[in-house]
Amino acid sequence: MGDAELDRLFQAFADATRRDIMRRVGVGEYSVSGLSALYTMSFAAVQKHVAVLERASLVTKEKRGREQIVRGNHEGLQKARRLLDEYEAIWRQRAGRIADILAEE
Amino acid sequence: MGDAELDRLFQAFADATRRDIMRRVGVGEYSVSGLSALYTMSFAAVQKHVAVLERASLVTKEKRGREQIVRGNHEGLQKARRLLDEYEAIWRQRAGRIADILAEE
DNA sequence: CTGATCTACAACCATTTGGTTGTAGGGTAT
DNA sequence: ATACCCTACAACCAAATGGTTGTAGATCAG
Repeated sequence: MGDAELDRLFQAFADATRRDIMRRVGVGEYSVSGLSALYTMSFAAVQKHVAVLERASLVTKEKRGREQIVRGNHEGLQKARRLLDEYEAIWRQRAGRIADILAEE
Repeated sequence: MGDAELDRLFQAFADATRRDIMRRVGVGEYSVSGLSALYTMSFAAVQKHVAVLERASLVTKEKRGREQIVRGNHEGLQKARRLLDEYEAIWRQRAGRIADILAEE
């Protein structure tokens, strides 16, 4: 996975409104204006947040009549999780090495 | 975990240089200038990246002589991972409900 | 057809971000 | 003592971010 892709992924998570949107679309079905109704900010602001999530491949939009339905995208989530798992693995390896060193004494 | 805390956490991951630093300090021991030597950018720029990681509690600094040793902080990582796990759980719940609905037919 | 609703997008604004250079202070070594 | 590293921090700059308002195109209801 490219750097730019990961930048977009984590950048997308770095905002409370967007994290909330991710929770919502994980549970139910929301149009952009349906989401917009949940927050005090303008419709356009919510639209931009959805666009950020979309560019990060965390969400897809599907046109239904005049509405645009926002759906969570599992793959995006998994990519982010996999990266953090990788860091965890590095950490555990190191912890293992330290344990080995201590054991040698 | 507060919104601001999560903002800082994911924001910290949203930069390739900082992700690289996280990998490095997971494996070995680096001073700020030791890290700085790895990148083409200025020392001050690397210093700022480390500061961002520090504010996100992903890294700690420890003074040793005139150097400042940068160490990865396991807790920060785990917090980020836990949040993504939460989203995963929401997603799986929903996938389960969909499966249930399909099974009912 | 008309009016209301949903969306897209542009233009604008303030703040933050990622980078630079420069200055200054604390630690080390000769 | 003095010269050399390592770090901290300020000031500055360009670009991105998160928000706004306004305009315009589809689509639906009456």
